[in-house]
Amino acid sequence: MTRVLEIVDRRLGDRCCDPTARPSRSHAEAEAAAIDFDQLAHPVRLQLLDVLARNEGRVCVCDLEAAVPVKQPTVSHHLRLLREAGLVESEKVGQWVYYRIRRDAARALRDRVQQVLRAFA
Amino acid sequence: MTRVLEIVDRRLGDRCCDPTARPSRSHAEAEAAAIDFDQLAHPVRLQLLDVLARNEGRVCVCDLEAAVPVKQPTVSHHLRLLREAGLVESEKVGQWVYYRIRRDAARALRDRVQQVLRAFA
DNA sequence: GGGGTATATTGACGAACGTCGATATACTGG
DNA sequence: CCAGTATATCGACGTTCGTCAATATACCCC
Repeated sequence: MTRVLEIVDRRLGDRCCDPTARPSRSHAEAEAAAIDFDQLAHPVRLQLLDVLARNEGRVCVCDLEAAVPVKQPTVSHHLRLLREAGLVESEKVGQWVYYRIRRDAARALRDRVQQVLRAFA
Repeated sequence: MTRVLEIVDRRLGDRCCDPTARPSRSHAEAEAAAIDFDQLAHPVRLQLLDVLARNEGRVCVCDLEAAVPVKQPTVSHHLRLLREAGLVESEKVGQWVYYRIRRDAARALRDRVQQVLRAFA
């Protein structure tokens, strides 16, 4: 009895609307997508990727440094993040280190991002 | 004389490669793009946008709260960020506030993001 | 091997971010 | 006007991020 009254109370209650509005993706999936966006959410990383994408083959770190307005340790830091994200790879040649973009990973990232965005717009 | 020697020294010097590798976009443009990615770089914001996109019309805050695993002030915080970014708009109706996604802004954001990504992959 | 160069790493620092309890504000029904 | 509810704001706190000077590491050439 009490139970029925409670249910009725809820139905007639002061809900603004019923929560049919559920997210289509789990929070875990949203977290994964957020990581994708996070990797691109810094101007220096975007510029580094831009230079690397535009230079088929390899670019040495000194040229990457010249392309962005931060000091050498900071460039190294962002290159590390990009490397750990799998978006670039590096190769040591003598005294220098050359970076190149990983097209496959970049394409996969682009596809995942586009899929998220398709749901919004 | 000294000057010529210096130039020659640089030419023959120990550069790994000439910096033909310049970014195609300015740092200011990269900063603007990074802001776009930043707005999407959080799981709660992605989930909120997801729910809003999937509900043509309006969704009240209480339902948005139910859709994400954070407390009410945090939901309010992220809704404010989305509102300030122009991605959603709100309307107060009596006791409740309804949010809706701004399709035009979402589409514009998507297009800008896609343009950046096209350069990479 | 010693001096020079390229890149990475470390450590420190301030700034920005994310979260939440507490509170304020605005509305509603009685 | 009062008690209750919905949402926003405030204030504090811990965490992560971005940057750089200093240093380490690895390489090169003489």
